Parts: sequence; structure tokens; C-alpha cells
Amino acid sequence: MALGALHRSPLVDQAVESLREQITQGLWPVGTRLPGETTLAKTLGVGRSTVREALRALAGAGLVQARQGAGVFVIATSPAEDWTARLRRAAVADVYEVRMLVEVQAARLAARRRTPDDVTAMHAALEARRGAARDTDAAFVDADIALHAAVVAAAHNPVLTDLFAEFVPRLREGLVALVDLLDLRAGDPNPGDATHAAFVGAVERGDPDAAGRVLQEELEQTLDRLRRAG
Amino acid sequence: MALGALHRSPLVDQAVESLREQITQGLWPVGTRLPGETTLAKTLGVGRSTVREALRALAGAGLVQARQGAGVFVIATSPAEDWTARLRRAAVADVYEVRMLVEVQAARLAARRRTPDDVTAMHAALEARRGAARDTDAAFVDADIALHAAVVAAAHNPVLTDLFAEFVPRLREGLVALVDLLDLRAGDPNPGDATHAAFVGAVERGDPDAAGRVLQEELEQTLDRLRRAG
DNA sequence: CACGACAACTCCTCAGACAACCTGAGAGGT
DNA sequence: ACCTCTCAGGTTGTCTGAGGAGTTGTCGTG
Repeated sequence: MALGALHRSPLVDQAVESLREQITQGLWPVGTRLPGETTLAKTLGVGRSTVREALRALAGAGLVQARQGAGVFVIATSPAEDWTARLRRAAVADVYEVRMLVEVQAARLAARRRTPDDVTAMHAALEARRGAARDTDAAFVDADIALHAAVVAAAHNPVLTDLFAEFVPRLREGLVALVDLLDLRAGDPNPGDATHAAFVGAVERGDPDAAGRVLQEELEQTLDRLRRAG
Repeated sequence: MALGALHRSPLVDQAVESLREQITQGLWPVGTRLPGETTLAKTLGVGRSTVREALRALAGAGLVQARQGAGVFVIATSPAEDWTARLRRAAVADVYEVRMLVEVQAARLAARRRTPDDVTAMHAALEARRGAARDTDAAFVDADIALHAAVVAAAHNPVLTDLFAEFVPRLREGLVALVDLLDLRAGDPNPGDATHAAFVGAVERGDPDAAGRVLQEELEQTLDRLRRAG
């Protein structure tokens, strides 16, 4: 059941994925009528109401359209979906891997371009991360992400900043689940503080290689955990 | 009674509209929990199944998300601006820079994960790029991008592949303009062939460092030209 | 051939039941 | 005072059965 996430998905979601895949793969071209609800229910092995809800979800995404008495018709095979929705559906590990690729390079850029203002912002974020040590998991993850966002912002590329922001919701979701699942803060309520401080220091003194290396190691560790947990 | 409000819409659609309106109007900000299904059913005057299907439609559109046992939560108040529009507004140099960051790391991944199929695809793309040497500027740029896309695909991360695909339109636009503006193919109708071949070779023999380095140099050169031209 | 009746499908809506799950409050122990 | 555990109430998830309403193709009749 390689449905990629830390929680097992409801039947409806599985049905949606199955149907969406068959549509995008071209099994049912645009304009064709889907099999009836009862037929789909039998082939998918779920109840009729589950099929209906799955079809509603696809209709909400703009892939199909139901006409009473006639049937459900495919009106688009391309998702035409926004990027955030795609991220939400992707496996957390894949999202995290891309985040790692992007941020490591962003850190290298930041080490070359950071301004004094960026440095103060980064230090403030680092302090906030420490302050969240005695807070809830979600708050700690938020502080952690804020620190990383501050570094990305120091790269001074608006596209990059937007891109990272796009990843944040899914990232947050996955990290909170991970921290909770593995009880990462059991021993140390402020895990990764030393590496994060070293990371910020490298950016501050303008050392791209060190910044990239430290960050890569830190993120790779988490990525391994995510892969094992998923 | 010819046009206008002919066939009344199904209750589900009415419920979807009603709920969507209340969400976009800000009655339920992001993060808040919606009233329970039974409550909504009573206030909307429809059955619970109808409410469920309406919520599924909104979930498919990316506005809400249901968590079993907890409730249905608002995760966005508007259908999320599409990323391509944002890219179109950004400076080409900034887009290209991010593309460089992403692809250099993607190439390193690809060097580790490429399969025999990937290698044949890359070779075919390289040949196609050569074949486009005597073609128009636009066709040559397309072949070039296709080669880069083939390498990214070899990294075997769906999120990464999608991300790169998102960049393609804007990239193509900028590159065609650049080639035309600087007359890059005046002397050599197939510029960058040697470096691209070296690049593919590095990925093929599984050398991440070399692949990353060659690609970075190649892309940085173009980025410089873009900055000067812009 | 033209046309209307009709049967067989389809989706639409509701009601009820039970399962799976989350959350918060309170009991109880330390 | 604090922590842990239990548990009840509420929530979404899933299935089933029953009609209602609309569409479409068929078939008999003229």
C-alpha cells in the first residue's frame, strides 16, 4: 500500500487516486462516460457512497462532470490543478527531497548575498527557535521553518522565496507528524540547535561551501527518518 | 422560458456554492473548523450525504481538508493563484537562477539514480538537440530544454519533474528571446554541444560532482548573458 | 417512416446504522 | 502540583436500502 504519507488514507482518497490515474493515463479520454456508480463500486471494492464522494472530489477538481440520468463524463484529463494541491498529494519524502535540493543551493547563494539586515533576522529566528524549545511540537516546527525561511530570504531571489513558501504547508504537516511519531524531542527538546547555529554562522561569515555542507547533512538526516517512517 | 435559469442545479451544487461563498467571504478563516456535517445538514436543509459530497467537492478544489474524528478544516480561502502566472511576472534572470539551483542538484541525483532507460532517453535527446542544429531558434531551444528535462526525469522524483515542467514555458520564452537578441548561433549553429555531451556522460557514468560542476558552469554562463541582456 | 409510450438505465437525495478516530475533561496515582 | 490514564462525547468514514428524477434507446403502433 504505497500510498505515500504518514497516515493511511481513507477509502475515498484511494478511490480518487485510482480514478484520477486512470483518467490522466488516458484510459477514459475526454468526453467518454465513466462506468456507473454501482459498477465502479464493485470494481473498486467500495460502497456506492464512497464512489460518489470520490467522483465529487474529481468534479471539484474539474476533471469530471455528472449529468443526472446520463452519467459521469470526463471533461479534462490534465489536472489543471494548482501547485499546492499537487504538493499535498505527493509523498512527503519526495517533497522534502526537493526542498533539500532547493534550500542547500539557496543557502550557498545566501552566504554570498546576505546583508546585515538578513543576519539580524537570522539570529532572531535562531533565538526564536531556541525559545520554542519548551513549546509544543507544532510551535517548534514553525520556529524551525521560520529560521530556514529567513535564510532563503537572504538569497534575495523572489522566485526562490515564493517557491520555498509554497513548500511550507506540506513541510510543516510532514514534520509535525514526524516529530510526534518518532518522539524526536524526547531526549533533547531543542534538537539540531548546534548544527543550526553552525549553519547560520557559515552564512553569516560568507562561506557557501560550509553553509551548503552543514545544511545538507542536517536535512539528509531528517530525510532518512522520513523515508523510514513513511 | 428559453434561457437563463433553466434546469435547477442539484442540491449538492447549491450547497457547494453556499459553502464556497462563506469561505471566500472570510466567515471561516484559514485553519478554522467548519460546523459538523449534521449541523451543516440542518442549517442548509439537506441530508448529511449531500453535505458530505459538497465538502468532498471543496476538498477536491483544495479549499478544505477533512480529518477523521476531528472535523473539516479550511486550508485556503481562494483557489490559489497558479504558479505559472507568478513565474510569468517574475524577472527572467531570477527564474533562470532558480532553475539553475534546482537542476544542478537534480543532475547530481540523476547521476546516482539513472537507469539504463534513462540513459537511452538522454542520448536520444542529445541527438535530437544536434539534429535541431539546422532548425529555427525556437526549435533548437525546445530540443535543448527537452534534453535537460530528460536528465531531471532521471532523478526519479515526481515533485522535481513537475517543478521543472512548471519552469519550462517561462524558460523557453526567455531563452528564445536571448538567442535571438545575442545571435548566439551566428558562428556555431549548435552552441554548447560539447559541454552538453560531457554533462550527459557524467550522469551516465554516475559521477555527481562532475555532472553538477559541468552543468553549473554551462548554466552560469547563460545566466550571465541573461543578466547583461536584461 | 414518424411518433409516442415505455422500460431500463443513470444520477440525486435521504435516512439510518455502525465503525474508526480525535479531543478534552476528569479520575487516579505519583 | 503534576503527570498519566481512562473514558465519554462528538466527529468523520463507510455501507446499505429505499425512493425520486432525469435521460436514452427500444419497440410497437399508426
